[in-house]
Order: sequence, then structure tokens, then C-alpha cells
Amino acid sequence: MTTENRFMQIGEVSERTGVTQRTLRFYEEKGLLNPPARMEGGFRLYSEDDVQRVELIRQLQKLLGFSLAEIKDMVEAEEIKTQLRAESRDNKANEARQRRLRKAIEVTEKQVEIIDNKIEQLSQMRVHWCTKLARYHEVLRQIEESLSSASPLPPN
Amino acid sequence: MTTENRFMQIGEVSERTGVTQRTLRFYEEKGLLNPPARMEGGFRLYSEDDVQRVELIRQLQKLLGFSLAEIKDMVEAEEIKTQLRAESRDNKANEARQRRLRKAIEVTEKQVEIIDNKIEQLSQMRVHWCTKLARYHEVLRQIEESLSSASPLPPN
DNA sequence: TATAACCTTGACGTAAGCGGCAGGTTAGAC
DNA sequence: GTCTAACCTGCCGCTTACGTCAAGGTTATA
Repeated sequence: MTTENRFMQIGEVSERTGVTQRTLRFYEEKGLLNPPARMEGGFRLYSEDDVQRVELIRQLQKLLGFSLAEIKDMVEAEEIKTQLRAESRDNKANEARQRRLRKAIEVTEKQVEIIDNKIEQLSQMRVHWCTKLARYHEVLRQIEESLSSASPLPPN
Repeated sequence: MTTENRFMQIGEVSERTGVTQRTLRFYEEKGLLNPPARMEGGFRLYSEDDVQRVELIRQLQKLLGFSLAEIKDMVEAEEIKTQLRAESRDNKANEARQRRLRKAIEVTEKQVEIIDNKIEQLSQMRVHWCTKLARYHEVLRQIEESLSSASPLPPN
């Protein structure tokens, strides 16, 4: 039950993620996606991980409004996940793994903090708009009253 | 206790909002800010409402990630608040006010819906990252164990 | 082996969102 | 009146995040 080891060409990734091929190449160029494997002829071969990465990038962009430059730093923390899988299990490498893990934890905690912050601000904004909504409703009610009382046909 | 009826020049608004003068003129040009009053010589005179509008724009831009074009539509609903204040209280205009109010309510409700949506997505994202964080911690714990058991000095 | 469908790099284009001048005008204090 | 800081309207430039050809190479299928 390891992750499916299929490889996809750029067209399939594009369809699955809804991101254009141009944009996929652009992300690669900017270091947001690590250069995928290639076929003999040079065609890119993407993994399942790459697809997830693309989806992460889009989320960070649209939900959190980060620039691609910022996202680049953030996804570099993601790298570690892949590294962990690929790494050998000998004690020799363990201290290095530890360091990277701590780094990843630090970065991820910051991400969560940013998200919390955003949620908080959005909640405040929500309150603000709801208050305004209530005022509108109140004013509307008053107008309706005044109209009905001034009407030639009093209510009931 | 009506809202303070002071007028400010562009420099003061810029300082208070942290938005450059260039950007204020740009927003006006794009229809995000309605053209402010002017002095005889042509200097712009902004009201307290304008400042609030600017702050709203920036919130919508940064928190919700809307484009200026989208924000333009949204702030037009805000307009109504100002209109309500300025309008006469006679029955003649009340039906028009009613229509505008209903429109404002409709738009504002949509805003709240969008915000709710965003909060929901962010919450999901938060869970996702926290899960990953837990995994990192777990792996880290395992490594620490294996290192200490292999160490020449067993713990305690 | 031909041909369609897919891919490659490279270069130029574009919309949004401003920054930063230049060259001239105005407000307000002295 | 005059001086200076603050303001005005262009206008060109920049960055980000891609879109859009163009000209050609690759792969799968008949």
C-alpha cells in the first residue's frame, strides 16, 4: 500500500489539477516544483507527489493570498517529507534527519500560526459585515412601517 | 454626535491609511473611491468615510485576496450606506430606498457567505497541517529513541 | 512509416497594481 | 508679495503571474 507509483505526462497533470501546462513549467522554472523525471525524448514525467504539490501551491495562493516567492519558501519545508521517505535508516544519517525535522516542525508551526491569524481576522470581518446587515434590516423595517402607516389601506 | 465632518488632504489620508498618494489616485481612477471634493485650486478633500473605504479595500485585498475589479463591485454596495445618510426622509423616496436596501442586503449576505467559505477552507487546511505536524513529531520521537538506545551511554 | 497527438524550448505579450519622475500649480505662513 | 511644502496631471517603467504563438522534436497507433 505504498503511494501509487504511476508516472504522468504534463497534459494529465494539467487536466487533473486544472493548472495549465505553461503554468506547470513556470512553477518548475521558479523553483516551486522540483524538476521532474524525463523520458528519453525529454518529456516530463510527474509523480503523485508532484500533483499534491501543485494543489498545495494553489491553495496557498488563493486561500492565503501568498505570492509565489513566499510559497516557494513554504513548500521547501514540504520537501522534507519526501526526503524522509527516501532516506536510509542507518544511525549515521539520523542526526541530519533530526535537524531537518526540527526545521520542518518550526516552519509548519509558523504556517499554522499564519492560518490562525487569518481565520481570526476573517472572523472579525464577518462580525463587522453581519452588524451592518442587521442595521440594513432595521432601517428596512422602519421604512416598511412608515409606508404602511401612511398607506391609504391601513394594515388589517 | 454625527460623524466628524473634517476634511483631509491626500497626504494626511496617505499617512493615516498607510496607502501611498499614488495609490489613492489610482483607486479613484479605477472607480474604487468616488471622486472626492476639491478645493478651489483642485486639491482633493477626503472625508472620514473615504478613509474607511480605503481600509475596507485593503482588507478585501489582503485578507480575502480579491482583485481590485472584484472589490469595485463590492464597495459599490457600501455606497448605499452613504446614500442613506444623505437622503431625505419623505415618503416619496422611500420606495427607492427600499429597493437599494434590499440590493445592499443581498450583496452583503453574499460577502458573508464568501467569508464563511474561506474560513471553512482555512480550517480544513489547518487540520491538514496539524496532522502533518503530529507526524513529524512522531518520527522525531522515534529517531530520538533509536539514537539513545544505540548510544554508548544508555539514558540513566 | 506515416500521421496524429503530445511534447519541447524560446520569445514576446499582457493585465494588474502600483512606483517614480517631470513640469507646473496652489495653500498658507511670514 | 513671496517663499516653500504640498498638491496637481500626465507618462513611462516595473514586477508578478502567467497567456500565446512559433517552430520544431517525440511517441503511440495504424
